Amino acid sequence: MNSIIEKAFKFCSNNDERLTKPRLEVLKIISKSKKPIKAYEVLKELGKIIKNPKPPTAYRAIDFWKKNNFVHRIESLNAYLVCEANHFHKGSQFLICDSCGKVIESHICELPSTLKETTKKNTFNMSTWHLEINGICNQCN
Amino acid sequence: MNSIIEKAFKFCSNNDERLTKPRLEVLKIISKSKKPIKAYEVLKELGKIIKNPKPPTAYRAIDFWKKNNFVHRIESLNAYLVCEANHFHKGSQFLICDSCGKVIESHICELPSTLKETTKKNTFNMSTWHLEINGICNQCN
DNA sequence: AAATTATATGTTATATTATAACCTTTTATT
DNA sequence: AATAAAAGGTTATAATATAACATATAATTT
Repeated sequence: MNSIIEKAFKFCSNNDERLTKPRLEVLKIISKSKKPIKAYEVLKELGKIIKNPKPPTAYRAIDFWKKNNFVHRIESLNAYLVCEANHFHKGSQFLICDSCGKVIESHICELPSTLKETTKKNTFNMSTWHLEINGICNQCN
Repeated sequence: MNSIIEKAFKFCSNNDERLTKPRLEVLKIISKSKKPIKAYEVLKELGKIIKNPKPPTAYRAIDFWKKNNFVHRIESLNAYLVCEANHFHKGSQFLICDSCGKVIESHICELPSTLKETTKKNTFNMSTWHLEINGICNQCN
């Protein structure tokens, strides 16, 4: 069994969250995808398992996993991918290959001090951060 | 006259680009906005100047300025703001206030070395980067 | 166990964001 | 002036996301 699904079971039982059918199936679908997957693709896949699901079914499940840090959204792609980290992290960094579409998450977790400086200079009280880096991956170049 | 508009005039004359009415008006609209402005808000404002403009008119002008580095898109907000930098830069950093909605661009231009490290580790050939930091600005906290 | 409450899902409809396609106009080049 | 290139006008529709309300399921209280 996929480890992220195991983690999801544990997470839900530890945190009194319900691992319902739509939630489980949506997480499976996103975790199976080699690339970030779009909400309507999730919905289409979900349709193979659940009878005629509607957009809110997919979006609610995605939101649930996003809120609980199992899924990230790549903003520039309107697409979602699983997070392999074993903990909450308030920042994420993604390497997006413009050639093959694959996205790698770098688990750096802490925003570098040089970037923190600019938030300090602006006396800005940071809560989360999200970095998307575009380029060409090693498979493609 | 607003300096970004002056810059736009210069840029177009130096680069053989046409500063057409929709382009000029759209840039004025975005630059007047205190916060990132949405495409359909731009379109609505544009409607006060040009008779019954359609979405492609706004999107084309936005894309033109985006391509030429006069406008950035805040991905998590689907909204656009002017860039005050005097040069191209392949990376941008934004401080997004979740309370008042204002966005400050930090012109750091170079991605910190610690982040570059992770791209090197992945032998990833970076072209652009985009960092969005959420939190509370100094006006709001 | 039944009643109540809270949480999640099902469903319909619609809002929001963005682009394709095709035709006309304007500008630049021959 | 003729031609080509670039931009805009217009219609239609694609893609992404959520509001609102009814129903079902699970958890808690009585």
